[in-house]
Amino acid sequence: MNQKLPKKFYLQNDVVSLAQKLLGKVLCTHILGNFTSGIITETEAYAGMGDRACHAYGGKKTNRNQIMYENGGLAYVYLCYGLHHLFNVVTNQKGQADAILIRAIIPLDGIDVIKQRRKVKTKLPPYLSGPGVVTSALGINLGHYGKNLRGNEIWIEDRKIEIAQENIKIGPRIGIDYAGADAKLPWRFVYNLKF
DNA sequence: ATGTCGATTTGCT
DNA sequence: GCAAATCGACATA
Repeated sequence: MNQKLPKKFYLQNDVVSLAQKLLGKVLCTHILGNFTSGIITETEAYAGMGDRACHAYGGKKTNRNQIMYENGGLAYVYLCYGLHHLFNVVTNQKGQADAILIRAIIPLDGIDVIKQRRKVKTKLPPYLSGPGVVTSALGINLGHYGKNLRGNEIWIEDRKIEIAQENIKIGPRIGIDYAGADAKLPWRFVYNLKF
């Protein structure tokens, strides 16, 4: 059961198809004694230095994004708009700055903890949408920057959840109008949920 | 050294 | 429907 994704998975070089493969995988965190997890339902691919929407576009390297240049399988957490933590999965080999942004999940384990973190009084929404929401629900923060995704604080499991091709919606990425033509690339993958 | 803007969410008018 | 919140990266001087 509960199989962590192998290192090999993260080292693949096709970040776009990897982003699609992450749909249906389970993102888990074990933080301060609280275990929470959720099925990944929305991802966006950021294709390193060749992608204008990527932080590493043109080979840019800063303290913030340097982790993207490392080997795949690490967590790239960063602060956006000064208040939201966005969680990314670093992929590809060292020297390549590819990453996948996790935008939405369906809560699985630790619902009570998630409710508390999200300050929900009664019922939790069936799924959590929005990159900042995902991190707050799972308790991800800047302390997870650069963490190995096969460690015991944060990792991704393959629970063999089947995703039908026809339930995957593909479209342009969000909030990156500044990226010009690259903003139109169909690199956003949404698992169309219908329960 | 200072100013603008961003891979956004939330709450109020 | 719109504006506030708020920090790091990057451009300008």
